Amino acid sequence: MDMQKTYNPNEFEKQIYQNWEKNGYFKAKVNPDKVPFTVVIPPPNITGQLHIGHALDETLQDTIVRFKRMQGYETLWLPGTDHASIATEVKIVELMKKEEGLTKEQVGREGFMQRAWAWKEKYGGRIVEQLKCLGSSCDWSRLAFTMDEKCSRAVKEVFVNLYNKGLIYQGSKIINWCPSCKTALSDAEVEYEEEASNFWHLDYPLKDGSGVLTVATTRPETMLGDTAVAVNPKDKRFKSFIGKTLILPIVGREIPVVADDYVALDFGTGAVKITPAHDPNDFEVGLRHNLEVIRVMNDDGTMNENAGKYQGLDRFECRRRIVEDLKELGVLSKIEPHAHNVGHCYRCHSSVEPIVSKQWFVKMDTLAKPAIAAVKNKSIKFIPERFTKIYYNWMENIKDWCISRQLWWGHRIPVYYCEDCGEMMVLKEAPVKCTKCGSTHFHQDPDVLDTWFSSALWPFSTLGYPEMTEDLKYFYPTDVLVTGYDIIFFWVARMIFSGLEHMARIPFKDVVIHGLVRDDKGRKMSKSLGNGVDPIQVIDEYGADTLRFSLVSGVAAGSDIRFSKEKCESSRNFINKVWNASRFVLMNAENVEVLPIADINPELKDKWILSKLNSCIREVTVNMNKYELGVALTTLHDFVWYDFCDWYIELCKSALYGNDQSKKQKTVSVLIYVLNQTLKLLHPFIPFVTEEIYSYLPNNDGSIMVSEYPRYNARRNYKKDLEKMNSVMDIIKAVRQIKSKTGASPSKKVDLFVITENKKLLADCGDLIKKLSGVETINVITAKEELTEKVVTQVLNGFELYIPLGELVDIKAEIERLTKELEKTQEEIDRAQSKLNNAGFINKAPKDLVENERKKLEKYVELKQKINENLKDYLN
RNA sequence: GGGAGCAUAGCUCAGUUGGGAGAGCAUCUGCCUUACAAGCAGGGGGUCACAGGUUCGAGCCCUGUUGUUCCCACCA
Repeated sequence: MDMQKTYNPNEFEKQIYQNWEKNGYFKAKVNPDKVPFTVVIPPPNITGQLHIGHALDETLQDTIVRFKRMQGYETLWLPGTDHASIATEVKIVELMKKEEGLTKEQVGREGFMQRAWAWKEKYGGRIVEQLKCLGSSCDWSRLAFTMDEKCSRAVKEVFVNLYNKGLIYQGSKIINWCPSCKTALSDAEVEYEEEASNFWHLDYPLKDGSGVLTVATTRPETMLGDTAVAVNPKDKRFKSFIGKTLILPIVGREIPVVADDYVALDFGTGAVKITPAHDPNDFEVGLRHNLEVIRVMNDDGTMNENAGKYQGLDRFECRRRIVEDLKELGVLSKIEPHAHNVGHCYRCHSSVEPIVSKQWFVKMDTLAKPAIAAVKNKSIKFIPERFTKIYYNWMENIKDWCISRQLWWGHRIPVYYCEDCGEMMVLKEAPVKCTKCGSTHFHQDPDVLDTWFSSALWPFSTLGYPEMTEDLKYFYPTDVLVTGYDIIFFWVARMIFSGLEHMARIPFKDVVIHGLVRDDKGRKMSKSLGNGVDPIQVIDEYGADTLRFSLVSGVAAGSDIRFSKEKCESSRNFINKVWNASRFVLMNAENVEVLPIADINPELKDKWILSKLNSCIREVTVNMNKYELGVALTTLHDFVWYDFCDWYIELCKSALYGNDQSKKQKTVSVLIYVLNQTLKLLHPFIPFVTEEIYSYLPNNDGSIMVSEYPRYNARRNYKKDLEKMNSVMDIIKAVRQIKSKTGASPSKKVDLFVITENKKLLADCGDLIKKLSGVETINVITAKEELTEKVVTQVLNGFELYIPLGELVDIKAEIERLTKELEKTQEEIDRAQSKLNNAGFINKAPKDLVENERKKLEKYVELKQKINENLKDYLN
């Protein structure tokens, strides 16, 4: 027994992790004799370091994975990282600017890629190390990266297949453009925020000079690209304008007034300026009316040559100038404050511009249908279930997915153009010669793919797709995906349709959704607030187990959680409790030969803890299977602290300190057994400390992480003994209470007189009662009259307790106390009585419930009578 | 505009087929009882947001109201 006196996680966590790894416990292999259980990690971005959100995500996965592994599944937790195209590129560009004073363009594509890979080596490696600090039991021999050869091959395969099926196409459409990142974005990558702005009312004059048509806009600078004004055909106000020609102010272009249902009658001025190149709705109107599409903005957000004298100005500067100029021209008839939603780039946060651009798209309607069906028919289940609605809502309204990005860091689009004849070839490998003209000169499409295009393939690309490897056959589909609700659209939805399309099978069965980790005030953690919690720092201070415990305990599935120092401390305290309880058990087990539990004839206290342990096992297992990890952990916490430590260990002390060696041996054996089982139940949650303690247990079977998970044992429910033990505990609590209420010191030894018919229990458990409640002697009497001293009384079910306390007995206080107790008892009687008087209850409630209520009533009536007698004695 | 979540002790939150309201922290009282003061024992503190309904019985199910958070849509 060489357990340290104090719990100090830093002393063993690293070493333990190394041992696990060294022994290959994390590795999974194809094993036909076992049922596989597979989880793929949501690959962290290589943009930086592990944050507390990852810590939550990984903890949940590791807990589930360790549970399944102990249950005997061939468990694979496949790790990896994500290249995070746009996010990483933004960071690398920043770094280059800061450290070298260079831009992307200056270093060129090749130079940039070199720097990017160097970045990946540095930060990808770091994040893996951090995952290990948490205790993650990933199979590191399979570590994947979204841009490694395996995954890249899958990306090309999928792109080409989708193209050949007509599900990928190139087209000029309105897309979201980030002028700062200078790339297209998908709809999902745009975040809308309400901003205070204005409605600028502009008077567009009719060419024939007969009047003006007033339009209202929030983006006056786009008027330079207007090619029409639209009104609703039903709008009586503007009937006469339809078909007429307007002169676009400043520009002088003649533009038509068109009629279109898109225009709302009761909003703005009823007339809408149409800029097909810079607004998705206008683009649609433009298509219907065959309008010219005039782009007035460059890719960097400055105005282009079509903007005339505004060319070269930044879009916001241009807006200011145009408003001034329009005012001067007398065209600006009104400025109305107006709040509206503006889209922002989810990575750099600058406002996006909707612009017409030639991009690659994935056609979504055919892919979405089976993906919806898979959830509808419950092949895939969201936990909690409410997230299915969010999923449906998105899937059912999905638009084509813009997948091309004008970036360098990512999967290059596998499309090649012949430099001689311009032929386009979509191929997995670079062509040797042009299929049309035979030329050998090509260039590849310069764009890369949306980072989520490769993530979407993650559950099968990491297992070997497109080859039907043994791994893929055995481990796919995966069992559970654990991730935050913030990436259901980005990732979960896309994995589902990708898995169904390319593997013809769902990628996972269960999707466990968790929330965000917030700070102690409930705020989102962010750099600008500086309220982020660094999980590594928490690990340094408290240990990984404490961090894990804090993230899981008391948390309901799918809800956000607050993280605080207080929570860490109470988690640490619990683990410390486990540590000390274990130390106590092991100290007492020294030089004792521990017997197998099957060879032990348990006595009352043992049967009690074994029953408690048994129901704990059941409840924990049930909740683990439902992914209710928070509930499972609370169950364990309560069992360990209240049942095992507060009661059982205390109940064992007289046997441990006594002289009866066989009794001691029996007690130690049960203690060791219960500790052993408890550590196993705890292990998935707090792996390090349980492994450390387990190594000190006598007769352990090696590492706890590969030991057998406890099983519910129906034969180990000692129902009658539970009741008996409860009586003993009630007596102990009653004596403690009496001491506390009378102000007697807890250490004051008292004599206890009892009237009871259950003398045997009292005799059997007298020692326990004495030890735990500080009683000197226990004396069975038959009538209260036998007592001559002043006493304090307490009536329990089947036991009347009397304690002579001499001058500490305050008659007045006693009367008060008993009166109160009498009132309470009366309330219980009334309650039971009214229930039993209710015919509906008698007839409709379950029989055992009614019976229970009858018993209660009887019990309370008896109690009341006895309390009354005692009260009368005091009153006399 | 559509949808979802939340509203339970002073604070943070659990509450799993509807059957006498719980934990942690905080607070009060008493204890350094030889595993643990990161602890032990005892206590106080809740019309479970509000209003209806279903039911013998509602924190839990239904309807509505209020407050709050979030997601989606984007009428310029």
